[in-house]
Amino acid sequence: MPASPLLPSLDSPHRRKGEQTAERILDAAEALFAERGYAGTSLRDVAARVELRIPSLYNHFPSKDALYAAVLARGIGPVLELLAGFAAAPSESRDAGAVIERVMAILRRHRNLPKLIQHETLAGGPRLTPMLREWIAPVFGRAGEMAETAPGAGRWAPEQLPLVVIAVYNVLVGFFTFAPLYQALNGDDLLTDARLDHQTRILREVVAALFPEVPIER
Amino acid sequence: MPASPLLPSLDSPHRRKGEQTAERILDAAEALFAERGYAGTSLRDVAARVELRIPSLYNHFPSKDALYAAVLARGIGPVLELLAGFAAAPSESRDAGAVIERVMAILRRHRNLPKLIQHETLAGGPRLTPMLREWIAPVFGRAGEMAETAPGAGRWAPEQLPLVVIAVYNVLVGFFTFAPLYQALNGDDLLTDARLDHQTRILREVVAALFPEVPIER
DNA sequence: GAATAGAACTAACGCTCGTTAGTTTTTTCG
DNA sequence: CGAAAAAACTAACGAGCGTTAGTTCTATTC
Repeated sequence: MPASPLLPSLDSPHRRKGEQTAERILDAAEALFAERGYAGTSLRDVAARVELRIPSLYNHFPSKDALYAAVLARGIGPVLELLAGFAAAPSESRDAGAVIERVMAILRRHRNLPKLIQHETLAGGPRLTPMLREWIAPVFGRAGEMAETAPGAGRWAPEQLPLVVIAVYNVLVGFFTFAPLYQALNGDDLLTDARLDHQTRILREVVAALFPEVPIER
Repeated sequence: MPASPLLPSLDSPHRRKGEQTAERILDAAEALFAERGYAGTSLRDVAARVELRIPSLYNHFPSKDALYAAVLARGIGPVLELLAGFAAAPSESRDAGAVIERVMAILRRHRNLPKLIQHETLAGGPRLTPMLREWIAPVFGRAGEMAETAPGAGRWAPEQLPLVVIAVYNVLVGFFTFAPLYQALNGDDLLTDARLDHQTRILREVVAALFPEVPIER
């Protein structure tokens, strides 16, 4: 595996032109897949958005399917790394509240991600499942231990804990995906910085209510 | 407006054949729209599922769009009625916990509904929004009053309350839509009766934690 | 600066899509 | 039963889809 010359950083202008184009394609495709789903997005739309002809896309991705997989991998990678780190950490240094805030921060920065994830979830996660298996497998392997040592272990039975975790996940992701509908209904934009701060604070309180051991810091 | 003869009940076998077919089409379309979304569902799939040729669908619905709208209206109507009733009730007889359990019961019976709603939400709710406006308008009209008299008014500021309601909504709907992915990951089916009872109970506890006034009954 | 590889292009393919026209069969009702 | 209406059918349409072949232009490298 040859090292690239002079180690050009990811956003360096010295990168090969092709890689820049590939990234622009990923950006466009991500926005469209998030907004309209896989079936609702055509390569024509993607090509138009990056101001290319359709066949040029095939110089960077071998198929629509592969493009979608690349979008998903790029988008979801950081979250999986974060969660894997959380799962691998020793019990006493596992701070659920902190992890939730960090996920929230990622979703704030990467606004396409929630819709992308939910579209994939609704499709049954055919591409997400293998990725989750690879990264999250350790979590299920240590599920028993984690259930006992997790925050809130005193309050929730081991059987209940996954359901509570799923609930928190849904609150986190659903807030972003529901926001546009909310805005269409009553005009309020929930995704402003101020509102997002608010939501983060509420999330903390809810998590605190669910896991009594997690201290509330403001 | 002529009354139908002998007032045939909705599931009576004496109904006109055409209406039966229309309902079978709605059933098939609902399942497919829920599973694959609007763009991912073709009229060919729908026709095949009801064992008809495609043009026959047009004897009952004028377009794919109209079929989708009919599916959505039929599916979401009962929930909107329930919520409208809740919103119209006087403050003192408004029991958030009870309404949540009744919504949960509807979703349990009508398994396509959560995915249908989330697909529509992800699409920005172009068809859901008008329906919600019509049924839910009173809620926003009395939003100020409700914020003051709602359960949990003591705990949550008026600004926070909508966010908390959205969170509960997401937990409710997201549980059903996330279940298939969860099953793909570790084999457990969350949608068995026993698990659903469990989830309902947890939901009660969570709501109790969020709205201290709502008593926990088991 | 010439050779080479990469990335853009034009043109067109086979297929599926939603929809329509026109015809035949089935159901409804006096 | 017989007429009329409803609902099924066959056939075909134009448009859009993902994808491929083949060509021209452009960036990379010695």
